[in-house]
Amino acid sequence: MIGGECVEKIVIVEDDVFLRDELQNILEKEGYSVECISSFDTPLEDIVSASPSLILLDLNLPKLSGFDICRALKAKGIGPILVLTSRNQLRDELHALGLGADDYLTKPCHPKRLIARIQKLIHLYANMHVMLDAGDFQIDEMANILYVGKDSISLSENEGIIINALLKASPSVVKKEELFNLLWGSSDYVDENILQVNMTRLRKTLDGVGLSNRIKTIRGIGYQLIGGDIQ
Amino acid sequence: MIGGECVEKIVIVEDDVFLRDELQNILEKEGYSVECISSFDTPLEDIVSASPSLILLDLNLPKLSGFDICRALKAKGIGPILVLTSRNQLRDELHALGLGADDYLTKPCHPKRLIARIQKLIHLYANMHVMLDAGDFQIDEMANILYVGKDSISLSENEGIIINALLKASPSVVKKEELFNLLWGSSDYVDENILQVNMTRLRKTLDGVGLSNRIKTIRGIGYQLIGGDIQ
DNA sequence: ATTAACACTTACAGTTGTTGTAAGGTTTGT
DNA sequence: ACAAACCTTACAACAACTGTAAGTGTTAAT
Repeated sequence: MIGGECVEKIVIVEDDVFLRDELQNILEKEGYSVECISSFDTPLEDIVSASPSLILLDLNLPKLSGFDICRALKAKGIGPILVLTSRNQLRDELHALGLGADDYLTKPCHPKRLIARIQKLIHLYANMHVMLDAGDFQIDEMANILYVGKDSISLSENEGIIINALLKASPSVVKKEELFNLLWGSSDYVDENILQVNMTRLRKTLDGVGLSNRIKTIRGIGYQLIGGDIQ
Repeated sequence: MIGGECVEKIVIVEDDVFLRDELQNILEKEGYSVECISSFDTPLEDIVSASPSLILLDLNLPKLSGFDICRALKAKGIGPILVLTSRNQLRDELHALGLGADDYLTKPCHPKRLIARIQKLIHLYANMHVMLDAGDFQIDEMANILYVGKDSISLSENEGIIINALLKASPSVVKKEELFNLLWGSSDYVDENILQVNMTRLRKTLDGVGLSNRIKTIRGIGYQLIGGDIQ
């Protein structure tokens, strides 16, 4: 093991069983926790729910294009993505990098090079702001800063929690109870209209930067972030 | 020009005049502002004062090792560093990446690949927390968070300004007037002991996370961050 | 149309964190 | 010993955030 103790989880998206096992072997020897995902099943959901520190992605998937996975993951702010492929054409590399891949290695690749690149990417991402993208605005989840155009405003804790939940679920509806749990899950009692108050406050804040009517009320169910159309 | 308007500045550290001109040509066509620095002169100071969006570094510098530059820049939190070199040995790549290089390309390198990698790195760094390193503690300058060991505490605005100024100047002394300017430069009048009060508060905060006696008073001059010995 | 459930808005007050002021104590160098 | 420089502490003002409360508006089913 080269790099001290690791508890980082790496997801391998690769259908070739032989290659997959070899990669898994290399990475586990290095101390990483490894999860293998096939392009059959439901790769996107599986990757998201694994919440890995890095995604090792093959481009030559029989079922689904690696490019599509790349694009989809990046839209959700998930990464880093290291593409490891036998396609050594420059145009593939440019395409993958353009879609959001963070590094591009061609097979055969020396294990040490692979490990070095993986470490690099994981370290880079550890120091990154996670930027959630809603199309016409972005949110720095960690710092609770909302960017819209050239402006940026800082959100309060509650505002951040709500908009993050809405954005991550978008375009799905977020149930009232979910928001209650996120915000006051540990409190024994809060006034029942507290969520409405906080929704009003968030809406007013969004209004202030030109983002009007972006939170829709689903009567009896919850709230939904609309517009921006990143999907 | 591939990637829209750019005003990013790239510093090329390369002594071979022919290669340098070629690179400069490619980058400027792409819309980047380019500054060339030779390893003769004072490369480190020149790079720092240029404050580039990216450093394009050759390893084969006759005067000074590219590795040394790499290490020195990273200690100061300056980056990203893209190494472009004719040394195509794996051990050189591993060494460079280990010292802090963010990408490693070997010549000859297709201009489009170079540009793609440059764009990638600049974009990554734009979303990064700038982490200032004092050896035994780190500071996220943007979010005003101080990391020491596994703990992290958030600093107040004033605390952040002071510790950042001290850290960036370290191990030099920061003059009282400089701090006054940073903190209350726009105010017409503040009490004369206000700086002392804020130094006390910062010291107490640092004490709270085990960082005692790290700010030395230079009587009549200013303050100095000591210990940590990163240099 | 009526009604009850649901949602929205506004004002108020408690809490917390930050900051400048003031007053008094301590250290330092000569 | 003495004065300048520095440190510490307490206090109050201020701003931001948040929950409560009360009243208003909206929706959908009867």
